[in-house]
Amino acid sequence: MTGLSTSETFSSGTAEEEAYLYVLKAIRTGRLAPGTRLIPEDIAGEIGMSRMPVREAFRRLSTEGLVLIRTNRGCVVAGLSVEEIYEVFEMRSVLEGLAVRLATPRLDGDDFAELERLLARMQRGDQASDDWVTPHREFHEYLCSFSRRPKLIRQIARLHAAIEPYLRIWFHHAEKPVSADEDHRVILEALRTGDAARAESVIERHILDTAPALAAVVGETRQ
Amino acid sequence: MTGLSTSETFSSGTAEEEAYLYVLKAIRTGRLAPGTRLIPEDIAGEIGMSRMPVREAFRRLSTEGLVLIRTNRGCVVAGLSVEEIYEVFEMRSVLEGLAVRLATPRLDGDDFAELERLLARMQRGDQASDDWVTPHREFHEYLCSFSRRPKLIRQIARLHAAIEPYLRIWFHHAEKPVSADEDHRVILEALRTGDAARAESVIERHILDTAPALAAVVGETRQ
DNA sequence: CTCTGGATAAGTGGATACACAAATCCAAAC
DNA sequence: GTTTGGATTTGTGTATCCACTTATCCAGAG
Repeated sequence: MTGLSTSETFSSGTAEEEAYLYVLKAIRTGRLAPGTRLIPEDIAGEIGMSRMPVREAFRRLSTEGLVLIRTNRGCVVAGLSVEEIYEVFEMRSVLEGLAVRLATPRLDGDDFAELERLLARMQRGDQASDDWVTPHREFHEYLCSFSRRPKLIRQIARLHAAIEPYLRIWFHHAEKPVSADEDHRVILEALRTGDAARAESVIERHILDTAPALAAVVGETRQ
Repeated sequence: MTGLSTSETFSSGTAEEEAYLYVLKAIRTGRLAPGTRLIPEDIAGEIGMSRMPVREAFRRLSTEGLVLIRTNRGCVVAGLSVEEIYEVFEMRSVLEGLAVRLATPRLDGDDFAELERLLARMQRGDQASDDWVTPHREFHEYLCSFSRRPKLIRQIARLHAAIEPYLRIWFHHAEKPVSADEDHRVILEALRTGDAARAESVIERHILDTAPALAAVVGETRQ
C-alpha cells in the first residue's frame, strides 16, 4: 500500500481511477520523466478508454503537484527544481516529525520487529529487484501509519511521491545511500525509548539531512 | 489574495477555473454547508457552462479535501469530524511553525506595521462587514508569505480553507474569540525578537490552543 | 544560409449524447 | 400501518463531437 491509492475518492472501478493509478505509477517509478509531455489521447489509448477520464486524472495529479497543466498547452510531468526539492523535504520533516511524535506511544514490540524487517530488506536492496526505494518508503509509511491521522498520512505520501523519482536517480547514481542506514537505526533506537519529542527531532533531522545529498545528485545530472 | 487561487494550474479564463473559484468561495464562506449535495448540472447552470468543467473543479476540490466524491453517488461538501478538526490543526501547527521559522529573519519594520494593521482590523471586526475571519486569515497568510516557500504556503492555505467554515460558525456563535487577540500580540512580540525557534513554538502553541475551543463549538452545534 | 510568416497539423477546452447506476416513489402484500 | 418490490426519475461516468488555440512545417524573402 502506498497511501496514495486511498485518495479522497474511494478507489473503485472507474476509468478515472484507473488512469490516475496508471499515470501515478509511471511517474513514481520514473518511467515518465519530469518534463515529459502527457497527451491525454495517447494515454487513453494505452489503457483503452477515452480521454475524458484521463483529463480528470490529470487534474488530480496536478493538485497533488505531480503534473503541471498549462491552459491550452497541455500537461507535463512536473519536475522539481533544487529549491523545490529542499522545500518538499522541509515540509516532510515537520509532517513526519508530527506523525512520529504521535506514533511513538503506540508502538509495541511486534511493531519494532516489523520495522527491523523493513530495515533489513532495505539494506540488502531487497530480493533481486534492486530496489532500495520501495522498502525505504514502506519503512516510513509503516511508522507514520501509527499516528492514526489519515489526512496527515496521505499528505506525507503525496510529498513522498513527488520526490520518489529523484530518490531512484540517487539510488542508481551513487550506490545505496549508506548513511541513511545508520540514520534509521538511530530512529529506531529513539522510538524504543518512547521519548516522543526526541523521536520527532531525530526524524526531522534525518529527513533534512537527506535533502542536500539528493539535491547535489539532481543538480549534477542537470548540467 | 487567498493563496488558493494561485493553484498549480495558472489561473486564467478557463471554465474549470471559474467553477473552481465559484464553489471554493461558496464553501469557504459557508454558503454551501458541509453535507450539501453538489449537483454538477445545477452549478453549471448557475454560472453558465456545461457540467464537464464543473466536474473537473470537483476533482480538484476533492483532492484538496473540501469535497467528497463517491463513485456514482455524487459530490458533497466535506464536513470535518471533531477528530478531523484536531488533525487539521495539528498539521497547520507544524506547517505554519515551519513557515514562521523561515519567515522570522526576513521581517522588517514595515512588515510589522502591516501585521499590526491587520491585527487592528481583526480586533474591530473590520468595517461593518462583521468579519473577523478574513483579517485573521490575512494575518496568518501575510506572515507565512515571508517564508518564500510556494508549496508550503499553498498547503497551509488549503488546510485553512477546510476549517474556515467552522471558524465562521465559531465567530457567530461565541462573540469574537478574544483570547486569540492576546495570542497574536504574543506572536508579534516573539517575531520582533528575531528568535526563529521561539517564534515557531509560539505559533505552534497558538494554533493548537485554538483547536479545542473550535471543536467544542462544532461538537455542540451537532447535537 | 537564416529569418519570417502563413498554411497545416496537432491538441486542448468545452458541450452534447448516451448508457448505466442509484435514489425515489408508489402500489400491492402482509 | 408497515414492508416489499418494481417502475420511474434523477444523476453519474464516459464517449464523441466541435470550435478554437498552439505548435509544426515549409516556402519565399532577405
